[in-house]
Amino acid sequence: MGSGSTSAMLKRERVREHLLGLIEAGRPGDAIPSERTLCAELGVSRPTLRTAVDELVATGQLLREQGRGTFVAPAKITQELAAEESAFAVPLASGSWSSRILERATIQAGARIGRRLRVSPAAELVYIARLRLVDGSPMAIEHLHFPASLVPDSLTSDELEAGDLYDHLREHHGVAVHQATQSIEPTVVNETEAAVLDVPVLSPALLIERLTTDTSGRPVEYVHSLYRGDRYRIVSRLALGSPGPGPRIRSDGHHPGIPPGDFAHDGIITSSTTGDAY
Amino acid sequence: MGSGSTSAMLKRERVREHLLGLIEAGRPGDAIPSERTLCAELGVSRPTLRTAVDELVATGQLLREQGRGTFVAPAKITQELAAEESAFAVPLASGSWSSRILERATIQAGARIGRRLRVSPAAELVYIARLRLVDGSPMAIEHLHFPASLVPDSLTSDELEAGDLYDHLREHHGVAVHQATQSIEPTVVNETEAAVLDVPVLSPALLIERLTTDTSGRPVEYVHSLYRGDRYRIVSRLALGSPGPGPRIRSDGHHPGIPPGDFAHDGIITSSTTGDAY
DNA sequence: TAGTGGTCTAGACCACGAC
DNA sequence: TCGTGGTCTAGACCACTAA
Repeated sequence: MGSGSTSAMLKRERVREHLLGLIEAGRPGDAIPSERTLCAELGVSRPTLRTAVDELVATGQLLREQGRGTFVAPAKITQELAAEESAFAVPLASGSWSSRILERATIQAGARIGRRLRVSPAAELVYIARLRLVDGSPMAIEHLHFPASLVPDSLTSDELEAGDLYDHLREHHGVAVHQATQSIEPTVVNETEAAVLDVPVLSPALLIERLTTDTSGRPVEYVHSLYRGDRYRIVSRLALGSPGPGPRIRSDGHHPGIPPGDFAHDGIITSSTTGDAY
Repeated sequence: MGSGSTSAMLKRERVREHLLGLIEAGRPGDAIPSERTLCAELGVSRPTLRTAVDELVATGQLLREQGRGTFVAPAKITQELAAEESAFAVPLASGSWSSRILERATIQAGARIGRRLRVSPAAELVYIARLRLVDGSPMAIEHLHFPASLVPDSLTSDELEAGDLYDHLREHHGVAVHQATQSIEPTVVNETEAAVLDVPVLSPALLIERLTTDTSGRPVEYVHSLYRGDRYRIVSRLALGSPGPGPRIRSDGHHPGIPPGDFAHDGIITSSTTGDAY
């Protein structure tokens, strides 16, 4: 019965695909059909339809308003920032990392990624998706994007692992990486990501994006990663009070970042630990 | 019908309370009763019971195994750290912050918080819960904890807002705050938090914990905050490549933190900015 | 085989918003 | 009043695990 295209295709996955189509098609603020209408169209019950909508609401792609309807969520706007002018040293490990290539392809940049890498949407990119593991179990999914011109076929999986991509760029293309801009935000995993990371759907995760540029400011790498929230944590130590040496920036009276305003937190990050749940 | 204690008490909230009790009582790895058994005990249908379990699974407090049962989740173990040895400067704002006191009380430290503040579980603490708003809409919930001895009654709401708590500590108690240890991890909001922050249940959020100590290393403040994931993002700029001035730490061959190992990312954060969603 | 979680249904009633 | 989302039910069938 039904229509199951591939093998195991849950109904709510089909529903999710359909909803994503509606989201793509619509503009922010547009209403999508009512739940009951969608149920009829897709041939599923309301609870099933609703679990699919739940996921998209949790990931911020849809917005529900009781008595009014369900709408395509407006683009993220009000995000605030937390880190500024810091000397953020490198992370330390406490496990053995490895990785597994999930996919490797030459793709077109497309609008979103093309904009970030500042290339034409039609530009060719080398795309690599890989699973990062710590002590053998999944820690993160990384999606790497490079302009194809910089990374021909010489970029083997071995090289990726060895970590000499930057050396390669410098020696063969005269490109010296210079800096990177990185953002970190919380999110929840979808069905696909959950399966790869081996966690339940809607589990918390950290979405980390990084854009690396060379000395001339040209983007050379765009990385989008998803870290398991139950295995990853950012810990930092902040120097407070005594305006000693080091950057003691304070723009105005408030510090929205850490715990805004109050307290004289001319903060400084660092990392942490913690125990059980709250 | 039913038993609704206070006013609006959803069934799944009652179920959640019951499950939390089981979790508290049990030890990690212990099985809890089967879903069907719990349904009978609590007088709810299985879908209702399951949505409550879903929430606790998403927050990492329960663990389901098909065909076997549902278990109390083991304590978080394998967390890795990301930032270390940094001079992370203070955040900048881009909105006007305000706050609203949700609760203020003198409480006993209890096991978990007592351990963090290094006081007896019976020690008295001043506890303050407040809602932080940006441009009038909710951004975060903060739970502040101070040893009562350091913060008598002189700590008014005004003082909290003005941000001169640290001055107060120095002038009246000879306590000079020195540093803080902070951790950031992704999580999802529960029903209660969702209501206060005005976001859907299971929405992503950042859980930030901070322990502040004075110059003698004694803890003076423990703060537990929950930031809305759709309004908060941590952005930073990393200096790469050229081993110029500044800390250029590199423990061994791998950098598990930022994008582990590979690439020669002797990272170094710095400022901020940000883009849109992915 | 029996018990567990995983998925789904068809319908009910409530609360809220717009008309 | 009507349509929307919000909650809940009672029961079905499947997939997996263990005995």
